[in-house]
Amino acid sequence: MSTPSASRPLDLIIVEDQKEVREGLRYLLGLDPRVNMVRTYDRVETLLDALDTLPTPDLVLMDIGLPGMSGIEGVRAVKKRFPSVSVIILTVFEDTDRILESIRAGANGYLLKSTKPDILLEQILGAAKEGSPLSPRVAKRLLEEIQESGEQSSLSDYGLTPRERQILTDVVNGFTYREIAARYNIAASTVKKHILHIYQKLDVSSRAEFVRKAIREKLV
Amino acid sequence: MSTPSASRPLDLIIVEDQKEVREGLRYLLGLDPRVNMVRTYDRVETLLDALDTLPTPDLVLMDIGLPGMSGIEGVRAVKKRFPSVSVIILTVFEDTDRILESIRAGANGYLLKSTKPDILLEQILGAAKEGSPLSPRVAKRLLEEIQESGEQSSLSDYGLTPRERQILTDVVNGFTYREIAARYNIAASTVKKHILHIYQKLDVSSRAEFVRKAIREKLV
DNA sequence: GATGAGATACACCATTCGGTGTATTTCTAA
DNA sequence: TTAGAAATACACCGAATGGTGTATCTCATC
Repeated sequence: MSTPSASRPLDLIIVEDQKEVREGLRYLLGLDPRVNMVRTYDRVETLLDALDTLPTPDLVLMDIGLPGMSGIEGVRAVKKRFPSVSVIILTVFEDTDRILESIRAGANGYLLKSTKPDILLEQILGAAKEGSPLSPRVAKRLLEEIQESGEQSSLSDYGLTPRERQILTDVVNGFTYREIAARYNIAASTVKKHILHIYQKLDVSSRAEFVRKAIREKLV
Repeated sequence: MSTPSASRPLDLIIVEDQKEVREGLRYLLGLDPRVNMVRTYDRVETLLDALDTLPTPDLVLMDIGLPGMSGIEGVRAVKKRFPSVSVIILTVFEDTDRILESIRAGANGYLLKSTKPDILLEQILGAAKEGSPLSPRVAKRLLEEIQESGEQSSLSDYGLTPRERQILTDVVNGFTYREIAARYNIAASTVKKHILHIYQKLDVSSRAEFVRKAIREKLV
């Protein structure tokens, strides 16, 4: 429960190497009554120096394509020393790799420069307080990523029999022939036979390959 | 490459059990010139029946808390038969579980009912065409999820030396003492020594446990 | 009733593995 | 300079593994 309408005006920082974009953003954001102060830098290194002495901002708008350190490295550096500062990426790039890397670096949002100014303003100032501003095209990439990661599970069944599946699980869990035999009250030689059959079906020839393959493609 | 300003007006469907909300949304959306037609249903089952006979819509706005089938099941059902239809969740729930389940079910967006009407309209009609509308608080949950999933990687470094890390990789890839020894031109006995050291550090005592643990927590 | 798949079981053998001990060299840090 | 970590190497032993062959028994399906 916060008090959105009565919150303290924000101190912002913009890191952007193109002067026109930088000044345009500063002007746009500076007009809004929710903003107290806007500082700008043209590269990450300068920002990091300044953070040592000047007051800590509430929010940093970070470009990715910068001379020297990239904005993604910038996110990592800023979040490491000031975890509570919101850092929002503002860039032209919308590839999944850069989006994911930015998020893993600790970014609190990811906006595209193609966003219309009024929506951009609302996203930055409105969304940042309670959530993470994301451009819809960026969000789309994330949803696709999440959907794909959940799918790859049941791809290959191989021709394993129920008994073989049981034993496969035990092998992955580190049991030996004898131990598995004891679990099912069968002879160790039988367990061995089963495992050799599984090896043929999975096309492997050692415990290590077996465990790796079993874990990498689903079961267990 | 689309023609956003000249695109065909959209046919929408709203699935929402509360009459006031349903009619409010219908009114709000119906006013916009980008909308051609709005149909409403109070439960998923009715929608599914209607989809068999009536024209396929462009976009479905789906509540989650519904009598009978939940909206998440509704997403699954609709996307299964009409994969190209955009289905956007509109709900009061903002827990990570429901958000992720909705996305895995195939949802193309996830908006909260607390969204201000003008922004809601813009998200639905503006964002849905080229991206996935997500409320900032929902996006925040997703970012946290992605950050966490990437973190558990480097959590445990164990005290492995560079050489041990090399050999660890080879073992996971199924090589034997001899093969690894050949790769680095060292004696098999040395490789064995290294592996036994790694066993102690990882607290395992067999190839199977070793590979499993190595894969489960990071490296390789 | 025959055929085949699945599960069971035993034998044999070479290789690999797990565990322990000892020892040398090099390099870094105290 | 000295102590310790890292990497190297060899020996020995019992246990586990991989590979192959053979042989029942059951059950379902043809």
